[in-house]
Amino acid sequence: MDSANRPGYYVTTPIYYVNDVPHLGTAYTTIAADVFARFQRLRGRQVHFLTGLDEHGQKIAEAAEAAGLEPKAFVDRMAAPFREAWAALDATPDDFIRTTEDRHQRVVQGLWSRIATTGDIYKGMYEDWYCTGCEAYYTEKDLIGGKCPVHERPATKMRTESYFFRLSAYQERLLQFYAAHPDFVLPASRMNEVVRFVESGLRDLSISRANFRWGIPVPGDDDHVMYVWFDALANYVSALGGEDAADYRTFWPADVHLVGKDILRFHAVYWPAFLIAAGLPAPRHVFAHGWLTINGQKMSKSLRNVVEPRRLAGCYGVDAVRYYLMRDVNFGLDGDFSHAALVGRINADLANDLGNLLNRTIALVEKLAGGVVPPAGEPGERERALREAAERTAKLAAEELDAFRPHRALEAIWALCGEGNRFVDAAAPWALAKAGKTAELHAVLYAALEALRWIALMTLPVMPGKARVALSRIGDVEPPAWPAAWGGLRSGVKVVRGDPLFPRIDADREKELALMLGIDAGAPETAVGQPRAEARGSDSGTAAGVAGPAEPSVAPAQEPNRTLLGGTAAESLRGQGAAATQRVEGLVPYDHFAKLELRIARVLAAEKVPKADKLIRLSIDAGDGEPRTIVAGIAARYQPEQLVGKRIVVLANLEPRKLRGIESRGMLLAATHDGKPCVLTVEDEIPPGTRVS
RNA sequence: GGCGGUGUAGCUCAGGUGGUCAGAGCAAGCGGCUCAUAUCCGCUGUGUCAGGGGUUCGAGUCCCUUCACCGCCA
Repeated sequence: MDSANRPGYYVTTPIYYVNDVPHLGTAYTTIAADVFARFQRLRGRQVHFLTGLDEHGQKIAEAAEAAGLEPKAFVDRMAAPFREAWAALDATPDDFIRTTEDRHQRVVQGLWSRIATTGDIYKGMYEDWYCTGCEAYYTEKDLIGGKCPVHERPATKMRTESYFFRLSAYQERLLQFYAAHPDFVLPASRMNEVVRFVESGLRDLSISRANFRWGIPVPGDDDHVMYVWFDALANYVSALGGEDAADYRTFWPADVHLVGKDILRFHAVYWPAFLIAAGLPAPRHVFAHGWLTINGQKMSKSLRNVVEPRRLAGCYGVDAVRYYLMRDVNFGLDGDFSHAALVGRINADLANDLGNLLNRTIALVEKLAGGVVPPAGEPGERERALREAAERTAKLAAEELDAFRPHRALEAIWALCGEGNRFVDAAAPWALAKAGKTAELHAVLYAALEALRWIALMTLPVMPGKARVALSRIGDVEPPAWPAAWGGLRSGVKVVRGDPLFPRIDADREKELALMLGIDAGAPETAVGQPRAEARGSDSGTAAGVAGPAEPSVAPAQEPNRTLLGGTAAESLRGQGAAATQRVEGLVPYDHFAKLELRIARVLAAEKVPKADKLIRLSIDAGDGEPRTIVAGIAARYQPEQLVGKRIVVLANLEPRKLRGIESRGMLLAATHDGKPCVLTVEDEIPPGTRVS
């Protein structure tokens, strides 16, 4: 899109809401940003890739209180899983900004003050219906019977003092800006939506709150803290150190803010308006990518189909997951995630096309050329054609990546894999060897290896791990760069065959993985009388339990006679348990065991339950997409602080139960010794949510 | 209700300004090769290009209209 006519390249993800855990959606954005960052680095640009966390707001203050922690301690704790997740996905941010950091607050206050001097921030009265669950105001007609449409709890009429940003005064300037930068919002269809929204008129924006304290104080008015969007959006500038910092001069304006389509308006309307008001340049692009559905269903906590990214990477490999997300989804449109599609991509693209090309080529070099990169020799017609294909591909793939179309870039690169395979077939090096045509044989093998080198370099942004392995296998020892000159591979270097780069996933392995991931992909034909509906029932039962603390589940309120676990699942579990004991005393069939959802969980917070000797209340990350609360009778052996950070094993689909008035959603595993329970822990950094079997 | 988008082979999708545009990949079938991860290569599609109408010598490709789904706004 933009010509690379400056050394700096600045790409951002949104700052994610800290009162959440990393899920496939945020992982997707982060991986995409990482791909662009790595690509630009490969081309020699100085890259600044920023991600971070949004840590202010009433909801977070409340969650902290519920966990018995100071807000800052709470967000510190909640921040860790994000860093871990991005590291596990091989994302390489250059900076990780948190809105509670001093460096952020200082710059944001400066930005506020600067805008205030223009007169476009003023104090006024804000009156509307407020829902604490949403941290948002609703107009009269938004409400359903006086209740918040999302949480269905009563909203309260609030009339409060608030600072406003005079957004209404920026309509014309924004429209001019859009007209001058028609590719500001990408994809183009989103630009139209934004323009139309602005054309329809803008209301002034409330940018402060006086009803809670957990935020950045408004300069000169300690009664107010800044409201979320002013605080959050400014991170893109604050992370650079503000307008006077060297990083700001190198990297601002940002090349692209990657955002989910749900927050496009804030980035495409409010943010440039703030920047115009402050006299700062607006970012070059805001790219709105689509949503990922899961097996065609909306991703949602309550559906319990949240995919834990680290677990996924653990099962299939980080590089495969990154490749799949970047290749299978048209970046900018909605996409669907499914294990079947992922396995399809792994087998067809990674194992068959690329992995096998690498494997067969190296095997040929070992057999026919003494296991070292042969001399390039005199390239023939075929070698020249392959070289041209590689050069064409590198040019095209770079264009596509510049234009935020990773799926197209990968498509082009895989077309080159096809060329490589056809080249080997047509050149038939084994026949050349038999005929004693050594020079020709060497030219062929060299060209095949060199093509592989180009492919590996081009896939480096998407599959950093495997691409690096591929490069070392073919004996490439140069520092990696986007390929430009054919013939970079040095002759005489040893090649290494190694295990297949991407093993095929056969039907058995697919079932195994499905089991590990707790999904019902690949119908298990051996499941005797195990209707899959039951598995689902227990899934959704878990969901009701999980959704509880933050979002009061709808089901229990509407159907008080049902247990939280969900009637059918709970009943069937009990029923089958009884049947089993009748059948074979003391023994259970495997599938009963399989129903127990044992998972690794990480303790986020722990506190003693008041007026109970043995009980400790734990807030854990069990891979649900949000923390869950469990209560355990383990105080005889542990102080709460000892438990924080530990990786434990929990029975995740146990019927919820109230202990001392606290609902425990699950149970941890412990062995009682000397009358004191000892909690089962896991030493390795197994991601929370991983199934134990 | 207003605006916009999408609807093309079993599946996922390409198809500026109308005339090799009826395609690719996957899946399936057949054949070949044997260096390779049951891999690779080649061949195989009678698809109403959502339905209807229109403009044109000629329309997935432009216009109108109906239907389905989706997005933004109200």
